[in-house]
Amino acid sequence: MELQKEKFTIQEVTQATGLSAHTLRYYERIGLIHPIEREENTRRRYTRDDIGWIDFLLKLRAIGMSIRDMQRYAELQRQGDETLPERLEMLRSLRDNLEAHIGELNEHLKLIHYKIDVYQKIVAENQFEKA
Amino acid sequence: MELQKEKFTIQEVTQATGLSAHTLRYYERIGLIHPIEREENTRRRYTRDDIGWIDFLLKLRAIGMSIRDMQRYAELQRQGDETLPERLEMLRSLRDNLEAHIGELNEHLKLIHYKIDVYQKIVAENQFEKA
DNA sequence: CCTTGACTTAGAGCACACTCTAAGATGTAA
DNA sequence: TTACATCTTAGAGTGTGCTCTAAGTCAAGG
Repeated sequence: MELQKEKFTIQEVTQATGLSAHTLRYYERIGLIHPIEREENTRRRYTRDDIGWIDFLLKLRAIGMSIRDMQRYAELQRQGDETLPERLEMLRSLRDNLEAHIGELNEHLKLIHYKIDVYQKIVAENQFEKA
Repeated sequence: MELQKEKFTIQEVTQATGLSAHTLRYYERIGLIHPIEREENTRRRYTRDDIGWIDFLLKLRAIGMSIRDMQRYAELQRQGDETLPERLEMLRSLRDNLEAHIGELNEHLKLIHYKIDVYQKIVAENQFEKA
């Protein structure tokens, strides 16, 4: 039953999330992360849930959500279950944008594949002529 | 045989590419676009090829290539065929990064789908209880 | 006890990719 | 010819998302 250590220092959270301590404090300051619980000595102690939330933020960031929209989402989350419909709406529009974006990237990927083929042939021919 | 007008003003290129005139001049200044041919009156006249190149730049930008890397690519392009192997190398690494990136986005998309499902059920249940 | 190092805050600074301004030249329509 | 739009340049300014600094507090190890 190893459930003792359920609180984490800012340093441990940098390890877990890849964010710098500066960035973690910045995210808290601008409301992306709720005010983290402090030890009596004023230092932050993160919970597992906090880390889970930060991981989710990182996913939102990776799919291109702006800080502004993440602030909005975080605010709704803090307001509780009555904001579920609005969050659902945000997630749906996020999904639609993301699907469109992935579609566009796949189109561009095809072009890159095509250009690689063409260049590869030219380079191969030059090799051949030299031989 | 309507092949007369093969040159385009900066305004026409803004229409064709979606870039502003400011941005077109900026791209030329920093070497993303080679120096565009001028009319005797000093004004730029773009060719169809120029527009094709700009479209390609926009695709590189859309898949997340930095200005710095695009400058490098443009420089190689201007140096001619002997830089083909290096450009090929850039395209290959671009392809690998892009495929990895699309993979990651698809993972995140799954999570969004999952969250939408969960939220949808909760919202539906609340509807039901009200009724 | 003292040094070292991690923590705190508010706010300044930075990299990126534009985006706009100022001041002046030139082209086009009435 | 006058008025107005559009072009030119060099360089300043902007928004985003961090990233770092300064000045100070606190706590543990030697």
